Amino acid sequence: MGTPLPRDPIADARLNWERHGWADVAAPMAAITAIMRTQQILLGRIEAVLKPFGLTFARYELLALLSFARSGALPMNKASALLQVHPTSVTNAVDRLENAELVVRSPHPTDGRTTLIELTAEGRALAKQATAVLNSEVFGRSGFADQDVDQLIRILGTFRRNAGDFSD
Amino acid sequence: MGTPLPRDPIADARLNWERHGWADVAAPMAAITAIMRTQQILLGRIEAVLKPFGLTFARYELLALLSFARSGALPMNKASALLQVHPTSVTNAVDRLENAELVVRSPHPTDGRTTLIELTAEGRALAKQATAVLNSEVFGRSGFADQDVDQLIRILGTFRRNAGDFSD
DNA sequence: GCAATATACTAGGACATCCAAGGGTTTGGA
DNA sequence: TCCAAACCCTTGGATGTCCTAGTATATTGC
Repeated sequence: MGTPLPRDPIADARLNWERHGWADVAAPMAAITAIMRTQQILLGRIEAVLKPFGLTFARYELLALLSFARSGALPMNKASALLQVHPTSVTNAVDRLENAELVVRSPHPTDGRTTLIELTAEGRALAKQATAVLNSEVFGRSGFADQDVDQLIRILGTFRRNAGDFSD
Repeated sequence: MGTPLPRDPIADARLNWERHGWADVAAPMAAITAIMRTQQILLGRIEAVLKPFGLTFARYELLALLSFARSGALPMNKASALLQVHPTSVTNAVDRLENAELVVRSPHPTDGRTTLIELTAEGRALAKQATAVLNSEVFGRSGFADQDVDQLIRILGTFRRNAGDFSD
């Protein structure tokens, strides 16, 4: 990333929107653009923390999900649904995690179509270590004020529900 | 994506964090995860709208940036800084936009190291059309309440400044 | 003036995401 | 019972992002 810019590029974009007669959507445009950029910053921090573990965020999320499953195993399609990513992305992640011997694929006992992803002891241990560092280095220093964290959870929770993520 | 889940997976993750003794960082974890997911949803909407134009979000952003430049041209490194992406990502986007004849590369008049990206008439027209549809279909129906848009801009603006995006 | 350093862009590679298609397994209705 | 429709996973391809190196051009400092 380099040096900070002298001006906020998103604020500038908003001004441009207003100047071009799109003032009615300038604010949501700025908010959405800010979300995109914030995600990029956060992902960068997370990936930097996970790199020493040989993990990416996608792979970490899968390990973490498995570590919370009672049996330490989940069907691929279940993982895809819970992580909200395309099934092929799960295939990709599992391929790499299996190569690293952090998970194993096993056949579903009753449904021949389904493949279970199972955490190995090594995978469980690594997930635990990575979570500890992520907690202290990223989530524990998010840079968001406590009340802003609550606001984000509320605002984005409503958004996600309206977008059809869950019906809760 | 498919059907809505019966429960909010991020709320579940937060409960898991609390149950495992990480209650102190459970809320920021949930907020950050929600930002990641929200970005994914928004990006999906944007890409769907841009697809008929033969554009991706990355290419659209570059076209839009150029269309706001006085001369309709910018050095590659300037575009990289303003869009906050790696220089190679700009190279990639310009390659494709140039193939589509929406921009052209031209040498910088005084600095031989620098390449200018210049909008073609076609590129300018397409950017205008794409922006109109994006405004009406995405930014105009963001699903965020007006006061929440303001909150997001404030919260994420502070975050980005603290992260070193700008010094404004 | 010239060498050392800094800056700009690109080539190649690793990853992740999605889509479209294909092959195997189950389910359900005729 | 049996075949069509539904479901699950994987392969192959297109994009985007970043990193590391390498080439070319400017700037700096001696």
